[in-house]
Amino acid sequence: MKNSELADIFNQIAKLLKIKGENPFKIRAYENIVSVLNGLPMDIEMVYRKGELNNIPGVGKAIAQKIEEYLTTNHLEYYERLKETIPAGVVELLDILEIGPKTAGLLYKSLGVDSIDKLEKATREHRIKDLPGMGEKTEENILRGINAYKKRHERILLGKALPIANAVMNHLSKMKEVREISIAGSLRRRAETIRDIDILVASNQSDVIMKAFTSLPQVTEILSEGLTKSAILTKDNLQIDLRIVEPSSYGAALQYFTGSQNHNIKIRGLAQKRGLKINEYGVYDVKTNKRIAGEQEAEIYKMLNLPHIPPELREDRGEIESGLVNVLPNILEPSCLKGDLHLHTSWSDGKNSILEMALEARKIGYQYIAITDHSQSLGIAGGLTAEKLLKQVKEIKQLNSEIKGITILCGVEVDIKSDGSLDFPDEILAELDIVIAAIHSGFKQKAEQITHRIIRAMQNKRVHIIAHPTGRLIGYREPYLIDINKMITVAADTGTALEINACPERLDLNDVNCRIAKEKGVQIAIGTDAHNAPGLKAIEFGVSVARRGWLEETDVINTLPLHKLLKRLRNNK
DNA sequence: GCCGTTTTCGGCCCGACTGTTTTCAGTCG
Repeated sequence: MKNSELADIFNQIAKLLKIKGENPFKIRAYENIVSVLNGLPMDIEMVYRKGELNNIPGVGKAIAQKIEEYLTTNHLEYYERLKETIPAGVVELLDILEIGPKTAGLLYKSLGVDSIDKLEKATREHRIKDLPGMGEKTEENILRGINAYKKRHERILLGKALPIANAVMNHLSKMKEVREISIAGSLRRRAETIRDIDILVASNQSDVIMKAFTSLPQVTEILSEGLTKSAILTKDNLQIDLRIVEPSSYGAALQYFTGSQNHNIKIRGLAQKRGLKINEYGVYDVKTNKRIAGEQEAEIYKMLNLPHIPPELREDRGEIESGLVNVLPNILEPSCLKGDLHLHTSWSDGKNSILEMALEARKIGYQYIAITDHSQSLGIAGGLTAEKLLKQVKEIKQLNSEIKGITILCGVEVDIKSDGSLDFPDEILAELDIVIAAIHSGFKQKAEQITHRIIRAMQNKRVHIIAHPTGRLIGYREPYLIDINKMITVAADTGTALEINACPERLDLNDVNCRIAKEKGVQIAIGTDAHNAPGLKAIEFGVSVARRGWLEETDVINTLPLHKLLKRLRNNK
């Protein structure tokens, strides 16, 4: 799919236009299309071929033409010409905190700064402080921004950010001055990666809380400090923002700080049309300037005739339009899950025994788990031979007769070999309750080859689930060049489920692809791929992806009670 | 550059903090 390629190009265009000082609303139109493309649950090329580009919100004449030009020629003249006017290094300056488009443009025009190296040199030589609007403090801040840039490893994983945020929350929530407290921002929306952590507090005594916040043990630097808003840097080089509002504004503030930005722009635009104004303190009647809501988040949506939209959906991906006509999905609740379908044990590369994993699962309240250790060709992970696997099946049957309150399914994560054949013959797979197939080698195959490989695996009637279908590791490894649409089509035809791998580094399928799969009628299996007992807890991240992908209970196979799941596994394929 | 139940032009979300300014621009979210 070219969706993300086009999104990247439009994002660069938006940045270039900003530095050039173009009309801000034109820039927003480009920024908007970036977000639309990133969240579009269909292939832009298909939309184009059907002649339906203009049906996409945010696509007008000019952008439709640019999309067409790129899809047909793999080239965008407007973008190429724009790039000639401003060096790529100047755009890169925007990645430094404190440097926005105006400063970047000024530095380039007046000092010829067109790279981060040159920026550092100019700062150290104190050539910046004499420019209009700049000063000594600005130089210090830029230098600090450069240091942070050098240390920064991209965005932080959801699974890493959440515990850090919870620790701060726990600390602050013990204070008697804190009336309400919540995570906000992209973390509350459970985005797969987070840039910084936002925390919101309701209180009448912000000074005491701010002081406690900025003197937390994990603070290495105070970036800004005010009565309503402060920002700190932690030891992990992670920024945490704290906002404090009066309890009467808590709901409005929570709505506002949860975002996303595009969601809020649309919400506020809707309010304007109704003669209302929304800010972080409440909803106001424009005529009387009287506050008419703000304490509860749900009130804000109610004022606009909207249901309370779950944070995971607030990406401006159609949730407002769906809400207005009352067709929002009833998205998956964590409590709907009856089991975990992807677990490893000490039989292969896991740390715990089958029994230990089962006991942990029973503690969570599951009805069942599937033990799915690796198959023989994955030698590095202690993959099981056919004999060992059959021995494991025997042990599981024995355990099932002894343990109460949970059922252990016999399974395997069978390797899909480079030609698409499986690592075990059908007669071995027939001995199992559940078969997950996955790719663990040959990631760099060409699109056609790797797509064919997965399709061949799905056509095997013994295969129930494809694990981590795109193979990406967030921030480390790009997805395979697999044709996702083809994979989803064949999954629908063969009744194969696709996995949401809940491991924070994977989250694969992602939210957008889940939504495409759902629309094509493909079911999803959520599995943690846990290699030890605590790993079972990662299921919450898989649920987040499902929620962000608009999935409902019926879209996810491990919401089925045991007997129905077994029936599906035996009959559907 | 997009958009339309005050439509084809004139709008486009809103506020906190900082640093440089004597009232505001830039940046961020």
